[in-house]
Amino acid sequence: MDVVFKALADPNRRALLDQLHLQNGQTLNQLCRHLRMTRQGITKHLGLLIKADLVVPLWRGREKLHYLNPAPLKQISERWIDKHKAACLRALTDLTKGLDALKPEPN
Amino acid sequence: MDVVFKALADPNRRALLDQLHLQNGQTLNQLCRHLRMTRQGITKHLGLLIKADLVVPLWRGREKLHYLNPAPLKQISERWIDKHKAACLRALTDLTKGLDALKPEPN
DNA sequence: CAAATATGCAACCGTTTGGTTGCATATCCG
DNA sequence: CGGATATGCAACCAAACGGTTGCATATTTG
Repeated sequence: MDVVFKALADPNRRALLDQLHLQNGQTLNQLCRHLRMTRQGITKHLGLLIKADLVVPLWRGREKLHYLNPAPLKQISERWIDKHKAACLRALTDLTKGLDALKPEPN
Repeated sequence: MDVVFKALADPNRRALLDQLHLQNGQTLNQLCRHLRMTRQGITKHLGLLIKADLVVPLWRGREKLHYLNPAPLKQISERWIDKHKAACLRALTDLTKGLDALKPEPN
């Protein structure tokens, strides 16, 4: 789970995901065309995405195809975001309660 | 949006969010009890969370109360995760198509 | 086979990050 | 007022990060 958050932390890696979202199964060289960076740099980023299981590589001959894997994002959404989203109303009421606590200033 | 992803990238900061999720509106000192780190270190982390608007500070006297703000998480969920989740089925079919493309090995 | 193509691996380097220590400031309370 | 409490701010440091360069390896193709 930590690797997923870390993988998502970099804008270039998110751009790579977006690029794959646009066209799935691109090779390394294809992905290189959309990002101004060395191939080796992109390889590193893809390495993290793969380690986070957000991208699944698939070798065909000398080419490495890259496919999205939405599962980790789904997990984050379910186990993390929804949990916090559920607290939305509570958080708001807490905040206003906090403001109330501020205004009267007891003592 | 980038600041939110970056803020979520650190386990200690996620722990702080969890802690606030457990009890909203805690002061800095309260939060310090749950994390083995210097107060100043936690202040830094809270600073990032606040800059990402994931946490809203509220001063009451000399105390600084911290409240969750689930809005940025909701945005990420909507503009990012749902978008990629929608591609779930497509991604799977793409992957299997990729596997098919691999097996026959044309030429 | 040889050249070209697609990729991997490792070393290196400047910048950011995570955390500490030290000290200053503001508020509460006797 | 003066001490205790709650927090802020800045300097500093090691480790991680983002990116590059250089070279090695494997596959395709003429």
